[in-house]
Amino acid sequence: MNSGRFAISVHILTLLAFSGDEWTPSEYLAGSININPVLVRKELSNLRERGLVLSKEGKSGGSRLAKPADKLFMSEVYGAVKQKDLLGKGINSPNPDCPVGRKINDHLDNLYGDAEKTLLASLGKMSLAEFCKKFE
Amino acid sequence: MNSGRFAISVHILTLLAFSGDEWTPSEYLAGSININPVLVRKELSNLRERGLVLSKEGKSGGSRLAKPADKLFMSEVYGAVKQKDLLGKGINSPNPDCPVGRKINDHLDNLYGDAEKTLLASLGKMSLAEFCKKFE
DNA sequence: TTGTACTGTAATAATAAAAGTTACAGTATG
DNA sequence: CATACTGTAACTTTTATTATTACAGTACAA
Repeated sequence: MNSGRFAISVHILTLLAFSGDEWTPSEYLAGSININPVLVRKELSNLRERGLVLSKEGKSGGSRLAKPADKLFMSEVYGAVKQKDLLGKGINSPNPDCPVGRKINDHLDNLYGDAEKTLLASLGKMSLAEFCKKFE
Repeated sequence: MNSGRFAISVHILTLLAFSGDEWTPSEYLAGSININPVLVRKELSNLRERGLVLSKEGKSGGSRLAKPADKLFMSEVYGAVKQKDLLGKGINSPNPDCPVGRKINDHLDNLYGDAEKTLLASLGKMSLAEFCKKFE
């Protein structure tokens, strides 16, 4: 997975959760996270594809949650930002003449798959609403 | 965590497990993984610090497992290569004037900590010996 | 006692990935 | 039609990873 994207997405969603049904502009989000608004918009674009947020263009536009915060789970955020395998890539081009090299990536994939299932189960226990409560 | 290091370490340990009490040179390991021997030696150096392998210098030297493969668990390998947080860094410099920005990193840390505990529990179920059986 | 086959590690270069920036077209509101 | 937004492409900068070179140190074995 990509280093800071999970954190940025959670931060965005937390702010949107606190904004309720207001349309929050990306400049505002960028100000709290302290990163470039374009990065925020890229992340919003990704969250939108995953059905986690809605955006509205034009004046007085912005973004808001696409569903109530108690129906939105950290496992969904993980799924939205995940690109790489949890534990990193496998071996780039293992030696096919070696019995271990030949099969290592398949076995690593299984291991990673199992680990990820466990992780998703753990993240699935925390809703955005619950996460937001911690700020009170 | 660092992208391919977990895979490289598991690959190394698997090869060493198959070599039993032979001292295996890093050139041989590098050949199966198909990476530079210096990288292998760096990884070995790290695994050695963690007490997972032993190395012997000089002619007919090399490395071997520091303990039986059925006493060595994937959670130890994870611990050995882990540098970054599982889900990436927190937010670099969140805005301290925003109630969310001010506390987001603490709350993310907790979330990451819980997720990691779960992951370690999952990886702790797989011993190196068990992993090696898959190659037979 | 010397050549050889290793390890260990520093320094550096090459490559790739992530983050930040600029620029600008498009859209809704008032 | 001016304004305040989004959306996205293109580019630059920064940082992380991977690879390479170089060489000192160690143990074995003839």
